[in-house]
Amino acid sequence: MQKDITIYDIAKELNLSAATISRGLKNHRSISDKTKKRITLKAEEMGYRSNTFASNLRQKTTNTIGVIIPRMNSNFVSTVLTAVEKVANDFGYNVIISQSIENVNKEKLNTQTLFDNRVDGVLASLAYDTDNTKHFDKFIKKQIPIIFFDRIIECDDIPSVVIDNFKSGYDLTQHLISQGCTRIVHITGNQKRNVYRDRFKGYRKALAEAGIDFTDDLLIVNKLTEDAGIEAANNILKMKPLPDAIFSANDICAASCMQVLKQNGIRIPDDMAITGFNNDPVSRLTEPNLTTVNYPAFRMGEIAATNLINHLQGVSSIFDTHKIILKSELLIRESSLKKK
Amino acid sequence: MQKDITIYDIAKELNLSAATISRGLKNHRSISDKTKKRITLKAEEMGYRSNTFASNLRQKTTNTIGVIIPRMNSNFVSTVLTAVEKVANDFGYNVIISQSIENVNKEKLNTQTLFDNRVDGVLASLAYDTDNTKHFDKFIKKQIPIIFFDRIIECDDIPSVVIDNFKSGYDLTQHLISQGCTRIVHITGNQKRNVYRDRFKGYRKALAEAGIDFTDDLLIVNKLTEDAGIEAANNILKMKPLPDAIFSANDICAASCMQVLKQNGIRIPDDMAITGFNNDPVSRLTEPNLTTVNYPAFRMGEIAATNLINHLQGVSSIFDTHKIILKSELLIRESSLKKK
DNA sequence: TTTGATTACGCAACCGATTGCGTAAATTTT
DNA sequence: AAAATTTACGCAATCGGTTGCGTAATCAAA
Repeated sequence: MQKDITIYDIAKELNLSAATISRGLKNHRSISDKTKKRITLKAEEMGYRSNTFASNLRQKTTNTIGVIIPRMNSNFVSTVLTAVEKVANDFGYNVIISQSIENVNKEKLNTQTLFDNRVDGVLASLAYDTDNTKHFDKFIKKQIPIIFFDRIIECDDIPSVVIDNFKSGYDLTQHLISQGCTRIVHITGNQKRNVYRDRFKGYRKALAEAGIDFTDDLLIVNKLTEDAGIEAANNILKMKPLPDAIFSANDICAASCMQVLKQNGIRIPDDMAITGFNNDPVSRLTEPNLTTVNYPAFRMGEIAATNLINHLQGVSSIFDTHKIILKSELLIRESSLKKK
Repeated sequence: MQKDITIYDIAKELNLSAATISRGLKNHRSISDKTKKRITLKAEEMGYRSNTFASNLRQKTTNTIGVIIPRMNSNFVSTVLTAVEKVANDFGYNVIISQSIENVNKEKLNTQTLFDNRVDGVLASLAYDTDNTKHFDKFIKKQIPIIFFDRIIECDDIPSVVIDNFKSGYDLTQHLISQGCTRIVHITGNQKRNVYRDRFKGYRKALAEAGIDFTDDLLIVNKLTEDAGIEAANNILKMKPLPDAIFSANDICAASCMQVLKQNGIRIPDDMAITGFNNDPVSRLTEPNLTTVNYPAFRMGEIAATNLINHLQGVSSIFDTHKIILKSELLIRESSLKKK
C-alpha cells in the first residue's frame, strides 16, 4: 500500500511550492497557464487525489448536505432522494442520508449526527410525531440552511417545499361526493403531521360544503402501513351501516384495505369506492386501479436540493421564498368510478 | 454565529493541555478519572463538538462506509440499506449511499467518489451490465475492504453475501412442474448479472430433470420493471400455444404482467400459473397472491455491514469467509396453486 | 529515608490543504 | 533608462485533533 500523494510531493517533483500546487489545481488566476498545465499533468501522472479532510478543516465547509427522512422504503421518498442525489452530484456535493424511522428521538439523534458531521445544509422531512423544531435550532444558530419538504412544520426560520394537501384532500373528497358517496371513511396518519392534518381538513371542508355531516366514527387514524390497511378493513366491515367510500391517506394502506374488503364480498367501486394518495406503483396494480393523487416527488427533491445549494453558493437565498407549493393532480381511476 | 469550541478552549478553561483534553474525551487510560470527569463536564458545558476533519486528517480514517446500489426504490434495497445504516450507526460509522441507476459508467463514477471521500470500506451491489470489477481495483490496492452483496461477480479478492439463486430458481420451477405445468415462460433480466443467470440455470435444470425441453421462445429478457411486465404479457398472449406458467425473476414485473393477462381473460392460476421473486409487498397485493421467494434483505444488509466493520476494527477478517449464502425460502401462494 | 515503579499529564510535531502577505522578475509607462 | 505596475510565485501560519516521548509527582517497596 503506497503512501498517498500530496501537493508537497508534486511540489517537490516540479520544484515549486505547495502553495503554487494548491492554487494551480484550483485554477487560481495568479498562476500562469503554463505552470497550471505542468501541475495538472503531473498531478494526474502521480495519481494525486485531494485530501478532503485537510481541505474541509481549513475551509470550514464540507460540500455535504444532510437529508433526514422518515423511511426510505416508499416510492415517494426514494424518488425524492434520487433527485436530491442527482442535483447534489451535479454541483459537486455529497449527500448523507439518515432515517428517523418515524421516531422523533431518532430524528433528534440524526440532527446531531449531521451537525457533528458539519453538513453545509439540511433537507428534512419530519417523522410522524415531530411536533416542534427545537432540534433544528442548532443549525439555525450556526446559519446552516435547512429546507423542510413534504412533512413539514410551519416555522418562520425554515422554508419548505410541499404540495397542497388541503386542496388535494378536498378534491378527492369532492370527487367521491360527485360519485354519489355520502358516507366516506377517512383513513389517515398522525394528525400532528401537516400532510395528514391538511388532507383531513380538505376532506372536512368538502363534506361540509356538500352538507354532509362528519362523525368521528368515520375517521380511522393508524400507521398507514400494509397491516394497518388490513386492520382498517376489518373495522370498516363491522360498521353499521357500511360506508360507501374510503379515502385513505396513502396508496399502500388503501391497497391492502381494498384487498380485504374484496375478499369479504365488497364490490369495488360499486359497494364501496376507494381512493389512495401518492400515485405509488401499487395504485396501478390493484384491481380496480386506485384513484389517487399524483405526487411530484422527483420535482420536489430537485427543487429542495437546488434551492439549498444555490443558497450555499450565494446564488440566491432560501429565504426569498418561504414556501413553495408544487402542483399535484387528481388521478381518477376505476376504484372510485361508480357505474351510472 | 459564535466560534466553534475546540479542545484548546477547554484546555484553557481547565488549565490543562490540549493533549490531556483529547485523551480525556477519548477515555484514555493515562488520564485520571477525576480529570476525565472535569473534562467531559466542561466540554458539555461549553457545547464542544469534535471536529471530524481534524481527527480524520490525523488518523487517516473516516469512520465512513460507502454503499453502492443500483437503485434504492425497491423494497429489497431499501431494506438492506436500513439494516446497513442501523449496524453502522451502532458502531459509530457513517454511511454514504450512491446509486448507479443500473449503469456501469455511473457505477464507476460512484467508486471514484467514494474513493476520493476516503471511505474506510465499501459495500456494493452491482449494476445490470457490470461485467468486471476493474473499477474496484483502486480499493483493493489500498487495502480498503469491499463486500459485494446480492448482485455480485465472483472474484478472488472480494467476498460476497448472497442467496442461492440457483436453488431458488430450481425450487420455483420444480414447484410449477409439480402443479402440472410444462410450458413455463421465464422472464428475467440481463444475463450478465449473477442473480438472473443463476435463477435461469436453476430453471433449466428443473426442466431438464423433468424431461421437459427448453426452447428459446420461452425466455423473455427485459428490465423487469412494471412496464416491462406489461410488454411481456402482451408478447405472451401472442404465443401459440399459450404457456401454462410464468416464472418472473421479480415480483413487480410478475404483478403487472399478471394484471394484463387477467384483463385479457386469462385465469390465474388455472389457465396460467405465475410466480415472482423477492417477496416484495406487491406480491401480497395481487389477486391471487403471488408465489415468490422470500429474500432475507435485512439479514443480508446486517451481515454485510457487520462483517465489514468487524474487519475494519480488526475483530475478524472479511477474507475468512469468501462467500456467505443466506437461506431463502419458497413462499407458495395462490398464484401457482392449480386446483385439482 | 532512599530507590524503583507507577500515575498523570505536557511538549511539540504532525496530518495536508489553504491563504494573506511579501517579493523577485517581467512588463509597461513616462 | 528609470520608475511604476503587473505577473507569478514562495513563506509561513493556520485549521483542530492526535500521539510518541519525556517528566514531575505520587506511591509502594526496601
